[in-house]
Amino acid sequence: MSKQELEVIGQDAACCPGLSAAPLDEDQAADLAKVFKALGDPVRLRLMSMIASRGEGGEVCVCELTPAFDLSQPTISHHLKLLRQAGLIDCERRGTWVYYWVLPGVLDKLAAFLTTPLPTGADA
Amino acid sequence: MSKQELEVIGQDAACCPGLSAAPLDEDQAADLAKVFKALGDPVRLRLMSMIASRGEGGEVCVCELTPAFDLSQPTISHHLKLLRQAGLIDCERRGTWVYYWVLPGVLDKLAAFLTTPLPTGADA
DNA sequence: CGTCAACATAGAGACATGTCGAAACAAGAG
DNA sequence: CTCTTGTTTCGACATGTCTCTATGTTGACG
Repeated sequence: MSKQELEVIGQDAACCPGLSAAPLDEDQAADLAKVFKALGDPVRLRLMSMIASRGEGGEVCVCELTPAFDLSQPTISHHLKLLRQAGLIDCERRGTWVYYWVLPGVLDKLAAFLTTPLPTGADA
Repeated sequence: MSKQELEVIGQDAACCPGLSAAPLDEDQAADLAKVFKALGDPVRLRLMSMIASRGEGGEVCVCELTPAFDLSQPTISHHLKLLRQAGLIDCERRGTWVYYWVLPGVLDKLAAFLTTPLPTGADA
Protein backbone atom coordinates (compact mmCIF):
# COMPACT_ATOMS: atom_id res chain seq x y z
CA MET A 1 0.00 0.00 0.00
CA SER A 2 3.03 2.20 -0.03
CA LYS A 3 5.04 1.34 -3.09
CA GLN A 4 4.82 4.53 -5.05
CA GLU A 5 6.32 7.25 -2.98
CA LEU A 6 8.97 9.60 -4.18
CA GLU A 7 11.68 9.22 -1.58
CA VAL A 8 12.98 12.58 -2.62
CA ILE A 9 13.80 13.69 0.85
CA GLY A 10 14.88 10.38 2.21
CA GLN A 11 17.77 9.70 -0.08
CA ASP A 12 21.16 9.28 1.43
CA ALA A 13 22.71 12.70 1.10
CA ALA A 14 22.95 13.31 -2.61
CA CYS A 15 19.47 14.64 -3.08
CA CYS A 16 19.63 18.11 -1.70
CA PRO A 17 22.63 20.08 -0.58
CA GLY A 18 20.34 22.80 0.69
CA LEU A 19 18.37 25.53 -0.99
CA SER A 20 20.94 28.18 -0.23
CA ALA A 21 24.01 26.03 -0.67
CA ALA A 22 24.12 26.06 -4.43
CA PRO A 23 21.76 26.54 -7.34
CA LEU A 24 19.64 23.43 -7.78
CA ASP A 25 19.81 21.59 -11.04
CA GLU A 26 16.65 20.77 -12.90
CA ASP A 27 16.21 17.25 -11.57
CA GLN A 28 16.67 18.22 -7.94
CA ALA A 29 14.29 21.13 -8.38
CA ALA A 30 11.68 18.95 -10.04
CA ASP A 31 11.78 16.38 -7.25
CA LEU A 32 11.68 18.89 -4.45
CA ALA A 33 8.95 20.87 -6.12
CA LYS A 34 6.67 17.85 -5.95
CA VAL A 35 6.99 17.79 -2.18
CA PHE A 36 6.35 21.49 -1.81
CA LYS A 37 3.49 21.29 -4.25
CA ALA A 38 1.94 18.59 -2.11
CA LEU A 39 2.08 20.99 0.82
CA GLY A 40 0.86 23.87 -1.31
CA ASP A 41 -2.82 23.21 -0.72
CA PRO A 42 -4.75 24.32 2.35
CA VAL A 43 -6.58 21.04 2.66
CA ARG A 44 -3.42 18.96 2.41
CA LEU A 45 -1.62 21.24 4.82
CA ARG A 46 -4.39 20.80 7.36
CA LEU A 47 -4.37 17.07 6.79
CA MET A 48 -0.63 16.97 7.35
CA SER A 49 -1.03 19.05 10.47
CA MET A 50 -3.77 16.83 11.83
CA ILE A 51 -1.68 13.74 11.23
CA ALA A 52 1.60 15.23 12.40
CA SER A 53 0.16 16.57 15.63
CA ARG A 54 -0.32 13.00 16.73
CA GLY A 55 3.38 12.88 17.43
CA GLU A 56 6.16 10.61 16.26
CA GLY A 57 4.43 7.25 16.12
CA GLY A 58 0.92 8.64 16.02
CA GLU A 59 -1.74 7.57 13.61
CA VAL A 60 -5.01 9.04 12.47
CA CYS A 61 -7.98 7.23 11.01
CA VAL A 62 -9.51 8.62 7.86
CA CYS A 63 -12.81 8.63 9.65
CA GLU A 64 -11.36 11.31 11.94
CA LEU A 65 -9.99 13.42 9.13
CA THR A 66 -12.95 13.55 6.81
CA PRO A 67 -15.53 15.23 9.08
CA ALA A 68 -13.12 18.11 9.74
CA PHE A 69 -13.65 19.40 6.21
CA ASP A 70 -16.57 20.58 4.16
CA LEU A 71 -15.46 18.26 1.42
CA SER A 72 -16.61 14.93 0.15
CA GLN A 73 -14.89 11.81 1.30
CA PRO A 74 -13.40 11.01 -2.11
CA THR A 75 -11.81 14.42 -2.17
CA ILE A 76 -10.10 13.82 1.16
CA SER A 77 -8.96 10.45 -0.05
CA HIS A 78 -7.53 12.08 -3.15
CA HIS A 79 -5.54 14.57 -1.12
CA LEU A 80 -4.23 11.84 1.13
CA LYS A 81 -3.12 9.96 -1.93
CA LEU A 82 -1.17 12.97 -3.16
CA LEU A 83 0.53 13.37 0.20
CA ARG A 84 1.43 9.72 0.13
CA GLN A 85 2.81 9.93 -3.40
CA ALA A 86 4.90 12.89 -2.30
CA GLY A 87 6.54 10.66 0.28
CA LEU A 88 5.21 12.59 3.24
CA ILE A 89 2.85 10.08 4.78
CA ASP A 90 2.02 6.42 4.67
CA CYS A 91 -1.01 4.37 5.55
CA GLU A 92 -2.14 0.93 6.58
CA ARG A 93 -5.48 -0.76 6.54
CA ARG A 94 -6.50 -2.30 9.84
CA GLY A 95 -9.83 -3.99 9.67
CA THR A 96 -12.41 -1.61 8.34
CA TRP A 97 -10.42 1.54 8.92
CA VAL A 98 -7.31 3.01 7.31
CA TYR A 99 -4.75 4.76 9.45
CA TYR A 100 -2.29 7.41 8.25
CA TRP A 101 0.95 8.60 9.81
CA VAL A 102 3.76 10.96 8.90
CA LEU A 103 6.85 9.22 7.59
CA PRO A 104 9.56 9.74 10.19
CA GLY A 105 12.18 12.32 9.35
CA VAL A 106 10.68 13.86 6.27
CA LEU A 107 9.66 17.09 7.93
CA ASP A 108 13.04 17.48 9.57
CA LYS A 109 14.82 16.80 6.30
CA LEU A 110 12.66 19.27 4.51
CA ALA A 111 13.39 21.85 7.18
CA ALA A 112 17.09 21.13 6.96
CA PHE A 113 16.90 21.72 3.24
CA LEU A 114 15.39 25.14 3.77
CA THR A 115 17.72 26.44 6.43
CA THR A 116 20.79 28.08 5.06
CA PRO A 117 23.82 25.94 5.84
CA LEU A 118 26.47 28.60 5.28
CA PRO A 119 25.67 31.76 7.20
CA THR A 120 29.20 33.08 7.37
CA GLY A 121 30.31 32.27 3.86
CA ALA A 122 32.61 29.29 4.24
CA ASP A 123 31.56 27.12 1.35
CA ALA A 124 33.66 24.95 -0.91
CA MET B 1 7.85 47.87 -5.45
CA SER B 2 7.28 45.64 -2.49
CA LYS B 3 3.93 46.48 -1.04
CA GLN B 4 1.98 43.34 -1.69
CA GLU B 5 3.68 40.52 0.08
CA LEU B 6 1.95 38.14 2.38
CA GLU B 7 3.97 38.41 5.56
CA VAL B 8 2.62 35.05 6.54
CA ILE B 9 5.84 33.83 7.98
CA GLY B 10 7.08 37.08 9.33
CA GLN B 11 4.33 37.77 11.79
CA ASP B 12 5.25 38.05 15.41
CA ALA B 13 4.51 34.62 16.76
CA ALA B 14 0.80 34.14 16.32
CA CYS B 15 0.93 32.90 12.77
CA CYS B 16 2.16 29.38 13.05
CA PRO B 17 2.59 27.27 16.13
CA GLY B 18 4.18 24.58 14.04
CA LEU B 19 2.85 21.96 11.69
CA SER B 20 3.02 19.24 14.30
CA ALA B 21 2.04 21.33 17.26
CA ALA B 22 -1.68 21.45 16.65
CA PRO B 23 -4.07 21.14 13.74
CA LEU B 24 -4.00 24.28 11.65
CA ASP B 25 -7.19 26.23 11.24
CA GLU B 26 -8.37 27.17 7.80
CA ASP B 27 -6.86 30.64 7.71
CA GLN B 28 -3.42 29.54 8.83
CA ALA B 29 -3.48 26.69 6.35
CA ALA B 30 -4.54 28.97 3.52
CA ASP B 31 -1.75 31.44 4.22
CA LEU B 32 0.94 28.84 4.63
CA ALA B 33 -0.24 26.97 1.57
CA LYS B 34 0.46 30.03 -0.56
CA VAL B 35 4.09 29.96 0.51
CA PHE B 36 4.49 26.25 -0.16
CA LYS B 37 2.66 26.61 -3.44
CA ALA B 38 5.13 29.28 -4.44
CA LEU B 39 7.92 26.78 -3.81
CA GLY B 40 6.00 24.01 -5.52
CA ASP B 41 7.31 24.75 -8.98
CA PRO B 42 10.68 23.64 -10.31
CA VAL B 43 11.41 26.97 -11.94
CA ARG B 44 10.60 28.96 -8.83
CA LEU B 45 12.55 26.56 -6.68
CA ARG B 46 15.59 27.02 -8.87
CA LEU B 47 15.10 30.77 -8.85
CA MET B 48 14.92 30.73 -5.07
CA SER B 49 18.01 28.60 -4.92
CA MET B 50 19.93 30.87 -7.26
CA ILE B 51 19.00 33.90 -5.21
CA ALA B 52 19.45 32.28 -1.82
CA SER B 53 22.88 30.90 -2.66
CA ARG B 54 24.11 34.47 -2.78
CA GLY B 55 24.09 34.46 0.99
CA GLU B 56 22.44 36.65 3.57
CA GLY B 57 22.69 40.09 2.00
CA GLY B 58 23.27 38.80 -1.51
CA GLU B 59 21.47 40.01 -4.56
CA VAL B 60 20.98 38.68 -8.03
CA CYS B 61 20.20 40.62 -11.15
CA VAL B 62 17.36 39.39 -13.33
CA CYS B 63 19.74 39.45 -16.21
CA GLU B 64 21.64 36.64 -14.48
CA LEU B 65 18.55 34.58 -13.75
CA THR B 66 16.80 34.64 -17.09
CA PRO B 67 19.48 33.03 -19.27
CA ALA B 68 19.68 30.05 -16.91
CA PHE B 69 16.31 28.80 -18.15
CA ASP B 70 14.84 27.77 -21.46
CA LEU B 71 11.97 30.09 -20.81
CA SER B 72 10.99 33.47 -22.07
CA GLN B 73 11.87 36.55 -20.08
CA PRO B 74 8.22 37.35 -19.17
CA THR B 75 7.83 33.86 -17.78
CA ILE B 76 10.76 34.36 -15.43
CA SER B 77 9.37 37.72 -14.46
CA HIS B 78 6.04 36.07 -13.70
CA HIS B 79 7.62 33.49 -11.42
CA LEU B 80 9.63 36.13 -9.62
CA LYS B 81 6.43 38.04 -9.04
CA LEU B 82 4.80 34.99 -7.47
CA LEU B 83 7.79 34.47 -5.19
CA ARG B 84 7.58 38.10 -4.18
CA GLN B 85 3.85 37.92 -3.52
CA ALA B 86 4.48 34.88 -1.35
CA GLY B 87 6.72 36.99 0.83
CA LEU B 88 9.85 35.05 0.02
CA ILE B 89 11.87 37.60 -1.90
CA ASP B 90 11.98 41.29 -2.61
CA CYS B 91 13.49 43.41 -5.32
CA GLU B 92 14.79 46.84 -6.11
CA ARG B 93 15.45 48.66 -9.32
CA ARG B 94 18.90 50.14 -9.61
CA GLY B 95 19.40 51.91 -12.86
CA THR B 96 18.49 49.68 -15.71
CA TRP B 97 18.70 46.47 -13.74
CA VAL B 98 16.48 44.92 -11.09
CA TYR B 99 18.04 43.01 -8.22
CA TYR B 100 16.33 40.34 -6.15
CA TRP B 101 17.19 39.01 -2.70
CA VAL B 102 15.69 36.58 -0.23
CA LEU B 103 13.85 38.26 2.60
CA PRO B 104 15.86 37.61 5.74
CA GLY B 105 14.52 34.97 8.06
CA VAL B 106 11.75 33.56 5.93
CA LEU B 107 13.50 30.31 5.15
CA ASP B 108 14.45 29.77 8.76
CA LYS B 109 10.93 30.50 9.91
CA LEU B 110 9.53 28.14 7.34
CA ALA B 111 11.94 25.46 8.48
CA ALA B 112 11.01 26.08 12.10
CA PHE B 113 7.40 25.64 11.17
CA LEU B 114 8.11 22.24 9.67
CA THR B 115 10.24 20.79 12.44
CA THR B 116 8.29 19.14 15.13
CA PRO B 117 8.58 21.25 18.28
CA LEU B 118 7.44 18.61 20.75
CA PRO B 119 9.21 15.32 20.25
CA THR B 120 8.85 14.14 23.82
CA GLY B 121 5.40 15.48 24.51
CA ALA B 122 6.05 18.60 26.57
CA ASP B 123 3.93 21.21 24.87
CA ALA B 124 2.14 24.36 26.11
C1' DC C 1 13.55 64.41 -27.83
C1' DG C 2 14.47 59.84 -29.84
C1' DT C 3 16.23 55.44 -29.33
C1' DC C 4 17.72 51.40 -27.19
C1' DA C 5 17.98 47.93 -23.41
C1' DA C 6 16.08 45.73 -19.22
C1' DC C 7 11.81 44.28 -16.90
C1' DA C 8 7.05 44.23 -16.06
C1' DT C 9 2.22 43.70 -17.41
C1' DA C 10 -1.73 41.99 -20.25
C1' DG C 11 -4.17 38.69 -22.73
C1' DA C 12 -4.66 34.04 -24.81
C1' DG C 13 -4.09 29.11 -25.30
C1' DA C 14 -2.65 24.47 -23.54
C1' DC C 15 -2.46 21.80 -19.67
C1' DA C 16 -2.91 20.53 -14.74
C1' DT C 17 -5.59 20.58 -10.41
C1' DG C 18 -9.60 20.42 -7.12
C1' DT C 19 -13.98 18.97 -6.61
C1' DC C 20 -18.00 16.18 -7.11
C1' DG C 21 -21.25 12.02 -7.82
C1' DA C 22 -21.35 7.25 -9.09
C1' DA C 23 -19.36 3.00 -8.73
C1' DA C 24 -15.99 -0.44 -7.21
C1' DC C 25 -13.52 -2.57 -3.46
C1' DA C 26 -12.66 -4.35 1.38
C1' DA C 27 -14.07 -6.04 5.76
C1' DG C 28 -17.13 -7.15 9.35
C1' DA C 29 -22.12 -8.39 11.05
C1' DG C 30 -26.21 -10.85 10.74
C1' DC D 1 -24.66 -15.08 1.16
C1' DT D 2 -26.34 -10.48 1.86
C1' DC D 3 -26.23 -6.13 3.86
C1' DT D 4 -24.04 -2.21 5.85
C1' DT D 5 -20.10 0.80 6.64
C1' DG D 6 -15.55 2.70 5.49
C1' DT D 7 -12.44 3.82 1.81
C1' DT D 8 -10.63 4.16 -2.80
C1' DT D 9 -11.09 4.63 -7.81
C1' DC D 10 -13.29 6.49 -11.96
C1' DG D 11 -15.11 9.99 -15.17
C1' DA D 12 -16.49 14.62 -15.71
C1' DC D 13 -16.47 19.49 -15.19
C1' DA D 14 -15.04 24.14 -13.36
C1' DT D 15 -11.11 26.50 -12.07
C1' DG D 16 -6.29 27.52 -11.77
C1' DT D 17 -1.51 27.47 -13.51
C1' DC D 18 2.29 27.81 -16.88
C1' DT D 19 3.77 29.43 -20.94
C1' DC D 20 3.87 32.26 -24.87
C1' DT D 21 3.58 36.75 -27.86
C1' DA D 22 2.63 41.50 -27.83
C1' DT D 23 2.77 45.75 -25.51
C1' DG D 24 3.88 49.05 -21.74
C1' DT D 25 7.21 51.20 -18.44
C1' DT D 26 11.46 52.76 -16.75
C1' DG D 27 16.00 54.46 -17.10
C1' DA D 28 20.46 55.34 -19.77
C1' DC D 29 22.62 57.54 -23.61
C1' DG D 30 23.25 60.69 -27.62
